[in-house]
Amino acid sequence: MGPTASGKTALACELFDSMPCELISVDSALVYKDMNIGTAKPTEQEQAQYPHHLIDIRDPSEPYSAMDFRSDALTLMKDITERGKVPVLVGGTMLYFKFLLEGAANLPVANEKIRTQIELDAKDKGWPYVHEQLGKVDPESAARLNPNDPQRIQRALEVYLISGKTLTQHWKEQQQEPFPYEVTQFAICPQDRKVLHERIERRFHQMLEQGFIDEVKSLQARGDLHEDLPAIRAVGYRQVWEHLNGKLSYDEMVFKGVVATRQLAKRQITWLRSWSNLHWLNSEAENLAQSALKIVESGPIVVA
RNA sequence: GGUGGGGUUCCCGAGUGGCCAAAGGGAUCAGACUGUAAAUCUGACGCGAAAGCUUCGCUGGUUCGAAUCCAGCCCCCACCA
Repeated sequence: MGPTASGKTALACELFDSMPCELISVDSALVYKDMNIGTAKPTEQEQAQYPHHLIDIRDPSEPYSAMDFRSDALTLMKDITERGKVPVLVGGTMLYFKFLLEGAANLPVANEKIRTQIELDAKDKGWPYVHEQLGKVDPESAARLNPNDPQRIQRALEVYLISGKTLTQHWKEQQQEPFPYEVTQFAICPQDRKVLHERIERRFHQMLEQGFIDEVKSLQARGDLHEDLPAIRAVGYRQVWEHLNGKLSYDEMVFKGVVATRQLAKRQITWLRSWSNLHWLNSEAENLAQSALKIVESGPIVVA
């Protein structure tokens, strides 16, 4: 695990070379096909040498969810283990890791129709109004949520409208399942934030040189994608999309793209800081794979 | 050289005598996160624990009181020459 641009992929590939394992990507953007440059996806050659599971498994028009990830990853981990190998999970989508390890309540899946309905309501009367409506059916969720948090209010209301049961109720009924594997967890990150910021900026410019804009252009040319899709809201893609629409100048796009990436990294680090049983590795250190393996050999951590 | 406009806290930018440590936005920092998570949201943001202290190009002045008024100086921009 680690923030964007910290060197996760490189470390994973080194591990692949030094132990019998298979790599599983834990990344909400790498799941999308035709989104390569802007997601810093391992190249075709890299993937030929270092195959990753859960890359290119969705079209950008098809949303993927944390729960999809959980079930995909559990299936893969089972298969890989049966093959006598170790599943190595690499990525920066911390909610996916959390869902995998801790599970989640048995909630209804997202429903486009209901979401659209709620959105129309919000457009008409504002999110604070929708928040009030939520308060009438699920006061506990409403109290927990900020009246300006569209996404969570929408989700909480959606859960109630679909299942007739409140989110709060679902949580109460949630069963704690033990995670069926022993895990050793690593966080990789440069020690100095400035270093991470430099890496992010450098990489964003590299992406542009590699044809990032053309990549987004061809996504746009399909005609069926729009900026509310999770894929198109990804860091970088959103800004280039807006640039191509004339909403951002080139310079604005670059600035905002870099800023969005830094902010993403910051959020990822916030997750990591309170993550338990974590071994920290410095991105800039030598022989990272060896240090990691040493820790693994000294005994896995059992996640309760 | 002349005329006009302008210099505000990291950046952009409001503020034209007291209600101003100074609107708003951005950046940054910190945090939250249960099927959108590369998403979404919250807080802090001159210094100080506080009393309080130091800021609005510089210097001086007017005033009980100045970012705001006056004088001089420095710098930037536009036009004229």
